Amino acid sequence: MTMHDVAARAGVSIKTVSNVVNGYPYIRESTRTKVEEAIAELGYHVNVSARNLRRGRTGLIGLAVPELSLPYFAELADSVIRAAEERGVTVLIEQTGAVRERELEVLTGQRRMFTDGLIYSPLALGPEDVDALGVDYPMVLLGERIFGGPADHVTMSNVEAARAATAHLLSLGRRRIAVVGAHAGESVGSAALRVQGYRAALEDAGVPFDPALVGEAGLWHRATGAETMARLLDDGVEIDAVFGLNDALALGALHTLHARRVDVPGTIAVIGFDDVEETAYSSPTLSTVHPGREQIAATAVDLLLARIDAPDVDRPFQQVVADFSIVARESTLGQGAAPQVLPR
Amino acid sequence: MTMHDVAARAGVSIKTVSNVVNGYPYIRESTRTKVEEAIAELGYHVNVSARNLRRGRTGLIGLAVPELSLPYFAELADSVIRAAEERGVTVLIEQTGAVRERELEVLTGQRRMFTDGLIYSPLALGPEDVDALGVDYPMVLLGERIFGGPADHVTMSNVEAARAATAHLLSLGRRRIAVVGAHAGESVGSAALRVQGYRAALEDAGVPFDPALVGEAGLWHRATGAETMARLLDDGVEIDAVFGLNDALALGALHTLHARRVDVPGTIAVIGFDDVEETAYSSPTLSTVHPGREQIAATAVDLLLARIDAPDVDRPFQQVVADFSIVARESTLGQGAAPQVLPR
DNA sequence: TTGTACGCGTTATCAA
DNA sequence: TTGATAACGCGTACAA
Repeated sequence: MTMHDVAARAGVSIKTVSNVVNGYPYIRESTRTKVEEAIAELGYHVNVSARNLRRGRTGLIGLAVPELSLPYFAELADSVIRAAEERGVTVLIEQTGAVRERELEVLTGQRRMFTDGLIYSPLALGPEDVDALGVDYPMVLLGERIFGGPADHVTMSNVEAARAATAHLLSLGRRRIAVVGAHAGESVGSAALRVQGYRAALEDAGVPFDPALVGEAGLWHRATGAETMARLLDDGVEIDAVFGLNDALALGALHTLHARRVDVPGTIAVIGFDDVEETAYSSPTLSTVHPGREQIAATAVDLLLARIDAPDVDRPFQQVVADFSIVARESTLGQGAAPQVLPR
Repeated sequence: MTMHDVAARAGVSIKTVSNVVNGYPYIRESTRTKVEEAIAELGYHVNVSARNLRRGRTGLIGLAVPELSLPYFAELADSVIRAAEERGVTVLIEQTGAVRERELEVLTGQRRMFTDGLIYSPLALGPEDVDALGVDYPMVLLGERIFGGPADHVTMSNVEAARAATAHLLSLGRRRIAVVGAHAGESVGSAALRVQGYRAALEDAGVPFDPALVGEAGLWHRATGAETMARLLDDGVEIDAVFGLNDALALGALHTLHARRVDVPGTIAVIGFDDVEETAYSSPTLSTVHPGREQIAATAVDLLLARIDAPDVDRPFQQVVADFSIVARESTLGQGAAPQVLPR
């Protein structure tokens, strides 16, 4: 079942079939109809492999994320797929498990050949890996492991958003705000930037920074959030609020606080970061930072397609920072409070 | 940069390069080395489009799910990707949004041309759509919308698992067990089967079935679970337990119970279905059915690859039912209780 | 063990 | 407005 068959059936040349299929405008209406009928009768579909071979494109873009079982990345993938679909391309998802080796492998692996470009969200890479990012295909970076890398870059307002989240806790009168999820010794990366925003907010409010309030957590999962929260409580430091550097951590912290029968937000208020859907349904519902996921996805796809469509133009690498907002829910406002989006 | 270039560089024929690339065994060691060096020096990669065109295969399999932002499907996708990776194939995810029209479209759409087969998890299709499933490419069905369809089928033990979940609630002395998520007038589909299991368990225990306890919910999201729970409470029927037909519904129900300050499990015990990661961290942690997700994923990929590898053999269509277990957590055992996996 | 030559289904060029 | 024909890059008989 090829264009030949359709052409034979419609009594035209193969090229005419191709023209019809590709929406070439200068075709006599009667010819077009004939061809379309033949296509319908035969149930013909173009062979994508042949088209790709000829065009030198696949119509597929890659999306590399740590893992889909992390709700933030599942929701991000959802958004990227939708954005890509609107623009007529298909997304091929790769999971790296946030393992450095696998993150590097993604850049050169077999699957790259399937795709015209890559939206890449590394978690384990560090500044020492900047060179690896100098790939010869279109790529858009997500997140903030690497700055000034040789690629377009879409990122969140980590510092400002963290500052606003912390400011929200401060505005409620909290002064002993713990952080869950810090990465010691890291200077780039979401952890470092969000802690930086946290410290900036403390400074704004004239509240001294207390290192004892900073809880480390390598992986940003619920489990590590729960453990870190437990550790902070066991340490006996005074705490009246918690800033989870992402929602999974905050939800883990909530889990521990619940297990220990600590009143949230009565005794300890909690805020997260990401606004995954789950935060609107946890008990209590979780205040968090809404990072503009849809915007990030759409922008990333647009930047990538721009590179794909004009591979030779060397436009300077762009860096786009998405908008954010603070969504305050029960975990800071109190049980029964209606959620509210805070003005910036 | 093609095999020709590599061949020229290595001083061999293009065919020899092809042999090396494809691991053909009868190659002189020195030749292989020469070719490999040329490949490395030139940074050559095979052109997947050309290979696919020639082979008539893509090495890609499709996975159609409602949406990745539903944790169950995100986790399922994760498992399928891993299983596929172990077997050397790549997964292309499609989202249908659980919209019937889009679910049908997936079966015939452009993207089918990218893939060698499809793992298909429809949610909106009904028995009237069985015919649409008679596709001419390898397909494995997930879930239970359609039985006896013309395809391999991997499914959960819906009836038995629901029966066991209900039996667990009964064993705790609960007698007024509400259901959240029923679909009126449906006779196939997870909802119908799980309600059937629920009723079987009631019967086993000699507890009369009360239709007033059955709460409808079209979509199985947290939001609809929350609404349905609210409706049941507003109706004023006596309730001492809730069976959410999936975890999202149960978590939504938990949300409502928390909002109304109902003690769980003191006043009302809750159990869900799916064992998504979130259930281990909710407050209280949620008892649920562990449906053997990994097994489902691995089995589906195996069945699909078997069809792909031997397209002409017409093996009868298989139906595989995955194992399950009940994971009891705080929402039935009480706060602070350690999770336990119940024997069947 | 290696090379030659053809064809996979499309699209692009150019002529008609 | 349409058609003939040459690539696109690779894998596979078949020959050497």
